[in-house]
Amino acid sequence: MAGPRIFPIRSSSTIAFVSESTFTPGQTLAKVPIFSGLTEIELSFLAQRAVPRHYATGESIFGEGEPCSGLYVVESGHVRIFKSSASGREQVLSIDGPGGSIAELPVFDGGSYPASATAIDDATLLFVSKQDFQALCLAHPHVALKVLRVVGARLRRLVGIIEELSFTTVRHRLASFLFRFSQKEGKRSSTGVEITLPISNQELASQIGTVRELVSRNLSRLQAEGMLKIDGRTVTISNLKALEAEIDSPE
Amino acid sequence: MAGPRIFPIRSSSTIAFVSESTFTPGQTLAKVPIFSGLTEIELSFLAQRAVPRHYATGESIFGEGEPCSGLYVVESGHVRIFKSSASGREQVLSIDGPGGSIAELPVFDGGSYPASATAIDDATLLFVSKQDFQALCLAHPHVALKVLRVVGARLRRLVGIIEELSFTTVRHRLASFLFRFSQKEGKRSSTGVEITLPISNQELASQIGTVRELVSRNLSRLQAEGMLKIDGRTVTISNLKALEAEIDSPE
DNA sequence: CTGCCCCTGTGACAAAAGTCATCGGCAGGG
DNA sequence: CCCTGCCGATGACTTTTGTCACAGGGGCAG
Repeated sequence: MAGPRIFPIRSSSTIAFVSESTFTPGQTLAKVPIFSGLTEIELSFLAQRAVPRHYATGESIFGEGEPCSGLYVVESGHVRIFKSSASGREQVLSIDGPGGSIAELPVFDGGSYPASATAIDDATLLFVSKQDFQALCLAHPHVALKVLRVVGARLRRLVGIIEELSFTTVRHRLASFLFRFSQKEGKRSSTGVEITLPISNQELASQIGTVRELVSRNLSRLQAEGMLKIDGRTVTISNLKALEAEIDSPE
Repeated sequence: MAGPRIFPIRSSSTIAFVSESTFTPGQTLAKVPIFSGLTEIELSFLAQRAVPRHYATGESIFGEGEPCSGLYVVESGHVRIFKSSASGREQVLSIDGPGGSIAELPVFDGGSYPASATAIDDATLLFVSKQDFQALCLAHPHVALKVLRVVGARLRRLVGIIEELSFTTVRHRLASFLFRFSQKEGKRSSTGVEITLPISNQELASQIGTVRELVSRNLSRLQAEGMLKIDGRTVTISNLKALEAEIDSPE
């Protein structure tokens, strides 16, 4: 169902002929949190070793369990990291956009990728091999500390997911999702805060750990209770207070 | 219920007078994964700055949300890391024994502790301040890589918890727990593999993300189906095959 | 236009999870 | 010895979750 088309990416580790390497990767790398603070020399060292790879919408970047050969930095587009169950359900662990880095961890513990990754939209990633990256960390301990920082954030998010899955209901998680999204993307309208979901109910379900039908039903229910108004993928939150109350109710 | 008695531990950061510092901490530190590979000089540098702290059974080490002042290495005893819900439920994230380290992450991202920790039994931990540890990582990049390795393992475990919570039932998680435990601690007896659970149903529930009653019921059910024989906290797995089948059934 | 997908909503169930209350056992402290 | 507290089992429900099936809408390719 998820159509795991895996393109055999042709790209050896030498990139002597990549003409734009003096330009693009360096620019991008400087803006990536884990590489901020590096000198120009260090950046160009990295840039020369970073291999740009392009992925089409929906294309698989790596699959859970595959041996890990390096990490990726998102240059453009978005990446979806998720687990799949035997029965076809998926649980999204993280969505990363430009400047994000993925698979930092298996680089260090030598294991395989713990989850799968696909491109959500057309995306360009920079691939850095395990060896190059470890060398960089040893040569520039600051980089290692930066990595630890972003990994820390990742870990916090995972703990948050566990907390939600373990303690709360679908309804709660849905309310929580809508609220967070409205904080980031909401626009005030005459009748409340308006958001336009960029995803299907199916995808929303994967992100909050349930199935399509329950998202649909719970959305309807919230609407029936007067908190929301749904029109296609546009949701107008008419009673933000009630939604918030829903979220931190001690249920 | 969880009785969060927090002792104000009296210990400043200077430990000039700690007499045993030339002996114990150094011995312990050498055996801790994240410090393996350090020279004796580096170890003693650390040992001089590591403050031993003792905790009684059930005593709180730190609570979720408290500002993080440093990390801990477990010298003896066991530590339970968990999240609590508003309604009093708890979800265990990790149990760490001698050689384990906890709270490595908030040290780097500057945030607060993402979960709470208590001593399961009488435990002695070595406390290393944020500053000392960061300095150590900068001076010895290998340490940072080691930390990344153990953090990687932690992340894998969290992803595993998410997977189980999101995709499986209590029954499944219980079977899974029993199986894993029997692999580590099981003894062959005439009627099957025998294990003695070191924890109450309540605690077991916290570890697999559910409530006491469901653990009890599901254990009974597994027994009724002939996979197990329960006698107090001693469980004899009479049909290991069936238990395994239970685990990787595509339900 | 037509057929094919994908998305959405919903009814009807079935199963799992969780809550509340009760009961009996066992251990430790006064 | 009795009281209290923790532990485990279990009955009786309620809620939540998940599954299956089906119907309607909209877009897009042939």
